[in-house]
Amino acid sequence: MSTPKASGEAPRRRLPRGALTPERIVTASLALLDEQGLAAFTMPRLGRTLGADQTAVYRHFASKDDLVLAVADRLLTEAFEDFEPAGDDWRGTLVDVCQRVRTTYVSHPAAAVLSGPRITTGSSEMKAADAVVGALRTAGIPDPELALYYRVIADFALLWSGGLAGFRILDESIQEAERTTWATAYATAPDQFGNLHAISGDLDRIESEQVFDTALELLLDSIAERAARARTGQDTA
Amino acid sequence: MSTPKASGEAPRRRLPRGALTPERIVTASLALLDEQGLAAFTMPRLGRTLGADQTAVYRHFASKDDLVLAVADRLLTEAFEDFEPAGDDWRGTLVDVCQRVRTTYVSHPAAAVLSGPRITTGSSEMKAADAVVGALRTAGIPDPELALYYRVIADFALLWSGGLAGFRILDESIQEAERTTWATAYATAPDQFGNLHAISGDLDRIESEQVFDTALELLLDSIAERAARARTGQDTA
DNA sequence: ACCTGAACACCGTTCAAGT
DNA sequence: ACCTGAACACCGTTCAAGT
Repeated sequence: MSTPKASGEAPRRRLPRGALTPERIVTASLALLDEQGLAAFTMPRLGRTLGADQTAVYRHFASKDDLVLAVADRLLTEAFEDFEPAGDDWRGTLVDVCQRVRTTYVSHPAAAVLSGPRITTGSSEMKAADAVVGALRTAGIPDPELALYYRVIADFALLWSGGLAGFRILDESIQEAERTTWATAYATAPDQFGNLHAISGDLDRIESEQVFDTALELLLDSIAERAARARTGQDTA
Repeated sequence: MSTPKASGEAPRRRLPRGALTPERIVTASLALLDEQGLAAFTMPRLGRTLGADQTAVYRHFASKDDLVLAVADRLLTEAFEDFEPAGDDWRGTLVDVCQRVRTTYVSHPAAAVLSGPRITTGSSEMKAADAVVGALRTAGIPDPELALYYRVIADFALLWSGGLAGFRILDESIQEAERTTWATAYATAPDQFGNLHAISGDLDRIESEQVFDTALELLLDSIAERAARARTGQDTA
């Protein structure tokens, strides 16, 4: 037995060989981000979480940026775990894909903000990406517009969800301050902002998630409409 | 005259009183972000750009985060300079507002990524926000849905533009790597990704800005459709 | 009143040394 | 083969000192 330090710190022993794996490091990173937030995701703290030295992670990832990429990949793996396309229900498939990204990002906002634009089409979510294309084909969207609508759905899911995550990591106080900014502006110049003032009561009751859902419905309504027009041979003009 | 140093550095003099103003600091920050990128935006480098000590900025901003908020505000001020609602053309007004945000964000991608979720409805863009509400009213959208569609347009413009900016600050090489990821995946498991493979040629030709424009058109088509239904007294069911 | 510069507590990363 | 710890070049921020 070693003599305990006066500070009461646990006497850390050298880790056994192979104790650190990329998977464990990514899991610890995600937990750190979820529980402590973006600012806590540093190599020293990650090392402490793992019971290892602050530099031990460099044996498994070339850089912190490399680790961030792995965390981003983990996020999408989690999002599309057990995903299956909903067969003929093309609209259900597209909603499912977008909701999975949204739910995962909002559950891990700090990790989602880091992942941000680092994801377009990695490996984990390829199956979902392929299903989106299949769903649009089932809907009756013809080439080459199909590729464009695929990008609309993919970008919507990733960019909008990333934006929602960004809101989430702001302090509650900051969120509140931003919410009241325009009310102050209206108080000083009521004639300039009459339109906004008229709907202020309604605005307060809207959640960001509801806005996401509404935008998705609007996009899918238009896609369905264009598919119907394509089926009857009409032009878009 | 003072003796020049061997290294050839310009002998910096003490700045005259009032040489630093919040406006000049924000301008220098934006220029630094535009020309050198996100990683170059540090207090030491900002100080050097201003010809001042690295800590001089703290006489005008409480923290770097405070400065970031001011940069974000400047971005939206620039976006809505000379903005005027397009009168009866509600659709034109909404397109103009969204395009202004997109153009500004893509022109200042590093600053846009920093601003990211720090903006909802600040002061500079209140006029545009009010115009969006007015345009939706002109279109014939009734309360209380109007507030919801306002949020759809506002979130679309800010979140999607922020996402585009995020793509822009990635190295070209990384962008290229992400573009080819799925092609590699298809090569190893062609039967799983047949749908994607079929449209790969079309996908390569799509620019992110075009996706933004298309998504906006889809959103506005659906909003117009719902406004028409509301005018004829039909339900959404 | 405003700017300077030493100083502090961090951070990511490298590399020789341990086991 | 993998982990450690000293070390380096940074960073944001504070504060006493200058002018």
